Amino acid sequence: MATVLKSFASPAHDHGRCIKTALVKAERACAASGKRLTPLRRRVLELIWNSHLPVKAYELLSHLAQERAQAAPPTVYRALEFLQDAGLVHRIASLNAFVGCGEPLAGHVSQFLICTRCGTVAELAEPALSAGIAASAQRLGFKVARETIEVEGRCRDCQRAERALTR
Amino acid sequence: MATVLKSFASPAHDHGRCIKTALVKAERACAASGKRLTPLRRRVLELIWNSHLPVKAYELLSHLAQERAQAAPPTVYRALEFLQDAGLVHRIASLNAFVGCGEPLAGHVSQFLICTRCGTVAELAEPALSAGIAASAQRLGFKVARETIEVEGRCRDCQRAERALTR
DNA sequence: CCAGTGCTGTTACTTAGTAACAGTCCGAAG
DNA sequence: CTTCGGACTGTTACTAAGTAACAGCACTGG
Repeated sequence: MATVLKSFASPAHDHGRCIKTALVKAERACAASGKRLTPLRRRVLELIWNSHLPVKAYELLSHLAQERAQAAPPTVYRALEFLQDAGLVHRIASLNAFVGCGEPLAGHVSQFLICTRCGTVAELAEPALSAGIAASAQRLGFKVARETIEVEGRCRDCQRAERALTR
Repeated sequence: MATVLKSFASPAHDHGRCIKTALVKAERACAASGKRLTPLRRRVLELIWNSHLPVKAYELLSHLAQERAQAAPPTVYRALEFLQDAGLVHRIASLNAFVGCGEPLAGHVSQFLICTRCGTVAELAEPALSAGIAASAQRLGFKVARETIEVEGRCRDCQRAERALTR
């Protein structure tokens, strides 16, 4: 099955490692495509990877502002734009927020499971879904350029936690 | 095939009729469920139905402000919230915009095709897509509550128009 | 040395969305 | 009839999201 679960991290996992590998992958991806991962961009990426939770632009901004006095909205948005173009972060439209992409080199679909209880976001990569959408669209003569799939619900852990409460 | 195309209106269609039937359906839907379609809410719905293009909240606001001096953001957002809850309009997250729902009584999925050339939005209702998503999610122990599918691309007419240009 | 390009700083704005409280209208219960 | 409560709208004032436009600066290629 082609499902690729990229996150839905357990609360206990070694997140320092997540961050490190994400940054290394990012360095490599940029090196490979001749893009410049400047200190600012790297730092923004790092801040995003601080958790598996989606991060708002203005949260990033207030973090940044503590480190460098000259942080203004364009500072953040430009970095975010770069990171998105480079495939290093995804924007979650339904949340106006951003998450790191665990597989920057893979082809980019945009399929997310969002737990509305704990807030964690997991990225899917289901070619079958994309194919289904493309097929439905084509029946109407519509040619797909970009798809956004954002599914809200409950992750396994939170379902368990809720069951435990009602017992 | 279960595809239900609810809009993608041709530029030439009789849109007055679209608006009228949408409002009639809305009246009925509200009457059936005991919800109150007040003049304000009705007017906002009408403004949204002025086209098949997604409408921004502040566009609505500026229209409203011309009619009633006392229009402020909450005026619009409250009406929009009601209309969404009543299933009469949909929010397109990737555009921060709103479109009318042609089938307010039907079960609500949220599947849209958005033409990035002409801006028109068409609503799909593909149970197969929803089922596919639910299945993928369940494999990861995720329980779906709400799905957002927003597909950008080119509608049939715009593809034709572009081919005509390059010739 | 110069021109061009890519990155960041800076100012100032538009658009999006919400919190909180104040009036009003209306129907139900006393 | 009165009063109570709930639903709707008005009003003020704010936070969050996102962008336009211009200025400086560093590096690179000619």
